[in-house]
Amino acid sequence: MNANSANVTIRDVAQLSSVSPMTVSRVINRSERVSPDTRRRVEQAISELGYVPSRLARGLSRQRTGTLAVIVPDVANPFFTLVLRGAEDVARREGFRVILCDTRADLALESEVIEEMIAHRVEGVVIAPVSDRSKSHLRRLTKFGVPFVLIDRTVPGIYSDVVLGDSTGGARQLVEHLISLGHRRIGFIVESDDVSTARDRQQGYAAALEAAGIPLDPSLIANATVDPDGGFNGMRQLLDSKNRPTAVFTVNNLVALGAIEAVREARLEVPDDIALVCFDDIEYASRLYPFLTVMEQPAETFGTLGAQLLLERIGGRGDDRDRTVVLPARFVVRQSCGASRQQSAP
Amino acid sequence: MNANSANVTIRDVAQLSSVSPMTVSRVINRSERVSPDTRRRVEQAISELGYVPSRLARGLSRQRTGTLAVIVPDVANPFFTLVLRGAEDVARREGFRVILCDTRADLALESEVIEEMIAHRVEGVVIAPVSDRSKSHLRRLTKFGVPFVLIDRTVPGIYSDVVLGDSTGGARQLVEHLISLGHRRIGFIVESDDVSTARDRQQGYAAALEAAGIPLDPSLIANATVDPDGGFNGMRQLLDSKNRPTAVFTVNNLVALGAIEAVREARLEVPDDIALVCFDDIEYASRLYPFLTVMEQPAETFGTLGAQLLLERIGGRGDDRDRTVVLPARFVVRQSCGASRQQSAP
DNA sequence: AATAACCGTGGTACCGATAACATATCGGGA
DNA sequence: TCCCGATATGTTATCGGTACCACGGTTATT
Repeated sequence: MNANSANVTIRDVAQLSSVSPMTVSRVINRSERVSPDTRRRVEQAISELGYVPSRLARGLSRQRTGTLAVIVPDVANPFFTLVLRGAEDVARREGFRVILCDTRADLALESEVIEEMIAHRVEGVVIAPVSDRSKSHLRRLTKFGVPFVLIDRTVPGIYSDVVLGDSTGGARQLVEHLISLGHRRIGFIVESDDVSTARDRQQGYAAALEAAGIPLDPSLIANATVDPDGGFNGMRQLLDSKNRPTAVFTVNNLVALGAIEAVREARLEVPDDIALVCFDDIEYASRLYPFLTVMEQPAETFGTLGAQLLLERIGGRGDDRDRTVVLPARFVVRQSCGASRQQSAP
Repeated sequence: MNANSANVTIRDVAQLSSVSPMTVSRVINRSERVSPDTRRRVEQAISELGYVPSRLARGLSRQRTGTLAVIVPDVANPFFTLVLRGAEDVARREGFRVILCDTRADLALESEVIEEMIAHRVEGVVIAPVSDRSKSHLRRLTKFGVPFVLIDRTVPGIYSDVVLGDSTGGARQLVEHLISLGHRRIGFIVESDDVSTARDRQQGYAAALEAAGIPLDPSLIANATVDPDGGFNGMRQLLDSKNRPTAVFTVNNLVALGAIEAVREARLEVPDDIALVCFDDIEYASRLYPFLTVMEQPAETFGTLGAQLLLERIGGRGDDRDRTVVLPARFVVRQSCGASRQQSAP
């Protein structure tokens, strides 16, 4: 009670319990070699003074901080929110704390953030990199001996543990579904191709078309930022093209939302005029209104697995080889693809 | 390039540039009193060695870490995600980093997390406390001289800066709206009353009823956890009661989602059989399907303001008095309340 | 010309913990 | 009885910075 416990140090505790700081340290760290009696006295002093050991000092002395960084391009994107939560959960269980960094998909900010994490001497990093150009930042981590795990995206030239979704296969399946519904002119709204996930999905898209003998028409591919605005603009571009698609595959859910708005603005309807499919579910939206046909990825598992791989490496338990984990997506057919019309009501 | 920069210290830089560590420190911290020539030499050495100063050491020595904690009951709740992002943003601009903590609405975990943040010597905390019983945890912060700002919820007996929504007024407005639509039996699904926000909303609910001369019927108030499951159970309870409500007000959006599912399961419909209103919008869901009538709160502003108040206090610029900021909510009428039927189509 | 004021820089101690080694104490075996 | 080893505890140096004060050399002041 009473006073301010802010500046209580291990020496104060030592003094009060008439032992050396070293013994107090032993008690704190549960190391053996402390007599029950002494231990009791020290614990008494600790609680009396309200002593909380400084992690700064401990980190400096031990040369380990017990801290991880999780770096994502957008915390507000439900996918990354879940990744974060998964990683945080695993980290906590293993006695690590997590510093969150949101790069806003900005390379310069990402670079800055990584420098900061190095300065903080985090013991590892779980990162969904902004793009291929994140390579130099990641190299910095390597140079400082900070292990990291890539989430959701690979970076050419960077070798590390990776947790990915099956972008190529998932994309292919989505597009094949559209083809099976009779679509031949299928648009694709995607971010710039310096993001591996975008490339992979584009590859799946192309593969599905090729397998069906449909020539790939570049005018059906629109580039966009990965947010609703991007989706809106991308869809508008596709709708304006003279050879308008009858179905569109968007690189993720947020893009799909904007795309739908563009369709509505053009006084058209999904799925009747434009069928739509995308990656990633929007949990809460789908609960309220199960509309989007999606490839649902186990977002939280991306985080838990990523943290697990990372912690193994930190603990020296990691395999020497880099590990790549590919998590399967789940195909969820709802209304936006137009399939429900054909399946009709029960 | 080449080797590992992990262990480069200020002394290494000093040696390479033939100055004392102190001078290097001066260069790093942009303090004046360094000749241009020396500065250049030191900077050269820094980049040559790839030196990144340790924040641990600096924090220990300076007795300030440049770190804040943001503690929320559920990162995956879009409201708190935005709070977090707002706080992170402001903190970064001011040169602070943020440690995120998710308490999962668990008091014990919250306590643990706060101890950890004290151990980390964070300079301040932005927290949406679990409940009134968070009081003892917050007292710990006070005892350690760590300033904090409460977000979204007050805690009786705790005096600090607070950023709140207008729960009472918002609730009253929502319920009055339902009343104006002709409803007299209005249910309320709410969490336990040891959360100030829940109390305030209940008070607004009661006030609206009283103003309309409608007696408050306790059987119309259902208690629930703040998530879709809670909403589901709560709504089921209300539907099963012999005097079923014709409209329901839920304490937030996630609860509303579950409530809607319960209505559907009972083969009823919103808003025809049960009108529904709640606090907090679900951004992405509403974009796809603007259905819920809500009191939309400026979540990100909760975070930015909270961080600002906190940083002011840390910087000693804070007003001596505790400040309470109440942010107005925006009433968004959509379909779930049933008003659109009456307003008819244009 | 003597003194003051300032500038750039270095020396030393310290922030709060811990690693590594040293020492005191005690019981037991030769 | 004496020495050995185990056990409990203390001492010292160190982690990587920075605060504080001191010092030699200029330049300004009178």
